[in-house]
Amino acid sequence: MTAPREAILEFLSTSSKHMSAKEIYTSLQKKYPGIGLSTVYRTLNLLARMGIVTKLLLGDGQSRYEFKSKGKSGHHHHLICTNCGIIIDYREFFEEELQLVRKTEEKLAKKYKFMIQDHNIEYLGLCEKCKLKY
Amino acid sequence: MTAPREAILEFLSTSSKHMSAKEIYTSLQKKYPGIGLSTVYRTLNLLARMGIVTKLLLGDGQSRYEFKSKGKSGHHHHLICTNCGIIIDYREFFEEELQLVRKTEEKLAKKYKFMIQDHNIEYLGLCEKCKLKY
DNA sequence: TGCCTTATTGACATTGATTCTCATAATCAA
DNA sequence: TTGATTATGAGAATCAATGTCAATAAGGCA
Repeated sequence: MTAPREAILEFLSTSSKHMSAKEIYTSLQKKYPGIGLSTVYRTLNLLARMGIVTKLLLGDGQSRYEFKSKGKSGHHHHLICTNCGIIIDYREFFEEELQLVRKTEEKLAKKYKFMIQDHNIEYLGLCEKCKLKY
Repeated sequence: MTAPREAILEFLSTSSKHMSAKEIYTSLQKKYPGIGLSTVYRTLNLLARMGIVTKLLLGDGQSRYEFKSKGKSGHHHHLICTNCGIIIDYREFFEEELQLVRKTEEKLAKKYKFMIQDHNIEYLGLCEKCKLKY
């Protein structure tokens, strides 16, 4: 664990959600000037491979990252507005989801000899504001 | 409906799955020489906005597209290998999924005043071959 | 049918996120 | 420390995707 890595991890674990690499880079310049954009990308990929952060592909042309907090209270998925790109986290239906996911994982792991490590659920649509325009 | 648009739609509806824009462009050159890459991108975005094709973000640096076939038999989601990128379609648990999705949509649409139009579920992990290497 | 307005196309340039390169600097075990 | 290994930062390079624009096609209407 080096200084830049700690800075990035600390920033992600305390900041608001869904930050792009550029946003993280810019935000860190204030507190840790001199940190390079390459390092930000490298570290984010490293943390994602380690399962410490989640890399989100939300369709706005850049990857976004969020700290993966443990346990039921941290577990969530996303509503994504296809018009303006706003992201809403929701935490409902944890138990029902878990039930389906467990069942699915068990069956699919066997059938396809696939080792499932993670899952994503997302809902696409129009947010309150964008609904009015269409 | 113009000729290039029909060519792209026809190609997508009959081809195998998960094609990138470049792959579609290259494949079409044989049958419809002269078609432009911009037109491929424009048409794919158009078809995606119309809900005729699905735009997939699978983490390999490019968007992939698949024809959205109607009904229970066409409905599926994906297992994605985070090492080699292979994509497996699965069609299991349609009813269980539908039940959860309906419940979720109803609650979230109200709570967040969000108009849900579509949903994705994906499982990430290691495929049979890549499992052995790690 | 012919005319006119509007939308689409294809070639090319441009953008912009991400990765690569490489010389320098930091890390860590012995 | 010391030497080998790994990480860093600056800039260049890559490459998917979009923008530009003149030429072409489509479709409505008299």
